[in-house]
Amino acid sequence: MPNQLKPLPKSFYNQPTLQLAQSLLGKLLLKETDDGVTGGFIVETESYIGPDDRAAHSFNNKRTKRTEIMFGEAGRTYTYTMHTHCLFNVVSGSIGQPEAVLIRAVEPYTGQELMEKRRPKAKSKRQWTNGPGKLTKALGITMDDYGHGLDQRPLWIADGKMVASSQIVSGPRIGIDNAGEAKHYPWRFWIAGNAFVSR
DNA sequence: CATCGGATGGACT
DNA sequence: GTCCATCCGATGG
Repeated sequence: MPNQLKPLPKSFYNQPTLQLAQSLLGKLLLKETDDGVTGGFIVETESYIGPDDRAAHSFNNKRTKRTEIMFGEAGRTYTYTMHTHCLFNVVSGSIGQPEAVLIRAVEPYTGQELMEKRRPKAKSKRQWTNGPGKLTKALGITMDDYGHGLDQRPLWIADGKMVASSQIVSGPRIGIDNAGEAKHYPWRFWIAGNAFVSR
């Protein structure tokens, strides 16, 4: 178990997006608010690789107020609203390359009482954080975090537990049926057998 | 302005 | 399995 919650350096994010999506598995995602610190181990991610990926918001280098942050440096926060939920992504790729990694699920680690309180409708602990909209609610991540650098509080990523490459599984991404060819790309990664993976 | 469509989650049949 | 809450960005007039 991690004995410190020190943010990973910016340099951690300078790796190809498909690789970063796997490196993020097992890392700790943390958020501090007035109510306290909550955090969980990342157990499921998805890559979105800008120009050629029809499923990405930045497909065709589409540059808008919403996607703007993805054109900037890696290691910042891309949040956006999906229906009634806020979804959290880590910006990746070099400057000018609009890429990101969506965090789809985490395993609760610290601040669990607070997480439970923030997820009153969940019927079990597993449901606190086993989906991209659920984990932001449990951790208190909101649209106010858009653009925040992940190498500092109040929203940061720290070293977590070791994940062997043999434990990492991949497959098609979720919820992008309308993305043509891209819907088959095996750009979703998760820790095999982990109970908090969304599906 | 009007309309439409989601990288979702929860309630319900 | 179905339905829909409720919001933002994108698009067209």
